[in-house]
Amino acid sequence: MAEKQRVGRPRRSSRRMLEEAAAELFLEQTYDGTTIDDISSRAGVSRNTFFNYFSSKSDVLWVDLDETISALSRILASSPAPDNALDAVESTLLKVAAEHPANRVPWAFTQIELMGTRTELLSSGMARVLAVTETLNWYLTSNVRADAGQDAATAAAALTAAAATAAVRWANDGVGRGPLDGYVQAAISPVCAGFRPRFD
Amino acid sequence: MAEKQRVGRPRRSSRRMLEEAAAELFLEQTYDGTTIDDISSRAGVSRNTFFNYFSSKSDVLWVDLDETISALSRILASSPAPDNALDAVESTLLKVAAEHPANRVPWAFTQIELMGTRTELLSSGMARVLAVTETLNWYLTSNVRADAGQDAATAAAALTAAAATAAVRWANDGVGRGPLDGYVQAAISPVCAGFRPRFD
DNA sequence: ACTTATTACCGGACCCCATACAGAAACGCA
DNA sequence: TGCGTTTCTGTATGGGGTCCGGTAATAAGT
Repeated sequence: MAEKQRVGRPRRSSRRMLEEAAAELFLEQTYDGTTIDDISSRAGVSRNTFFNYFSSKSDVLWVDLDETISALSRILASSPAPDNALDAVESTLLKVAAEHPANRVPWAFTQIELMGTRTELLSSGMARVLAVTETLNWYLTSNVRADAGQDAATAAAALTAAAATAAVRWANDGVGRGPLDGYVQAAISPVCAGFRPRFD
Repeated sequence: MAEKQRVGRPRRSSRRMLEEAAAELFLEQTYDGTTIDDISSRAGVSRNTFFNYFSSKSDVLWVDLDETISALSRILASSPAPDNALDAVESTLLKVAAEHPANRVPWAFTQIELMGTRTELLSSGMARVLAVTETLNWYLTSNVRADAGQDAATAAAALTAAAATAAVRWANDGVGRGPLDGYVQAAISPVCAGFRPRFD
């Protein structure tokens, strides 16, 4: 993971440098008002180097969330067959939410009001929603009776939507907010209740 | 609605013309392989005229769904205060789904496999998901006890996700599929069951 | 009939994201 | 010293989306 690279030209830049340069500029001139040229030149690298670390401009908006999402995937992928798949998903979501750093709010949420065209923001968010949905769907379908596949896909989508709503509310509640997992708990529990009869 | 325009230069083109030109080209060279120049020149109009009818290239992918979505908004906006807001939403979703033309599958679904980069497709889909969610959320929050606002937003998101999953499955089931409202019914009923206790 | 308001259409320019490619720079290693 | 590997840069290209000035075609007012 944090493996020191052993051959080739050493990196002069880093993902963090670009992220921080971008963060400063987003605060100064909003996301839309900031070009990739701005970010890379403030970070002291070429424009192309930006694309060595991020595959798109909007990826910068989601760095924090992406780490939590990949944690979710890792945990689910390496967990043994559970008694009840739905309960396992619920507790895993809560665990991951609880471990999300309290002060790391994705830029996507904090900048949502300032953005001229919101379409790019929404669009990049869709990729994250889809990623979580596919993860949950994969886990549910592979740990549930074969005839419940339909319900698994639906439950995965509904759970993701509920959790995403919770995350948005959590972000909007500002510095006085409680921990994220409380929000997620309240949001997904009725969904779990609704689908539980389907997975028995 | 179908109001004949009364002033100004009459239209020489139409949304339908562009939509059909685009549909042909999508079949011939896929969505990614088709530029807006291609579409507009086949339709015999200028590139700018395309943007008079569609605000983005990806809008063409969703014409059918967008009509159904706006029908949903219209019905909910003009419906009187119901006994139970959640039941009203459920039956309205089913009604709108039942009225969706059986053979009109959005291009977004039929072309999903052929697309090189799926990000644009996902992104434009997010806008539709958000539109439905906001419509449902608005209706629920304005027809429910004031202290249930949190649950209303969550329920709106979960219902939208479930309905969207149903629509995707319906589209993928091909020509032998049954009516859309059957799919939607199966998908949203557990979600409604889960949230019903919250709205009593 | 002449003017005006209004709408549709066109051409061209511009900005920016994203990708591709070739080559240079900076290291380890033989 | 030369070679392989990796990072970084410059340049070019394509395409989406916006903007603006100008023109064409109609209805309405005088």
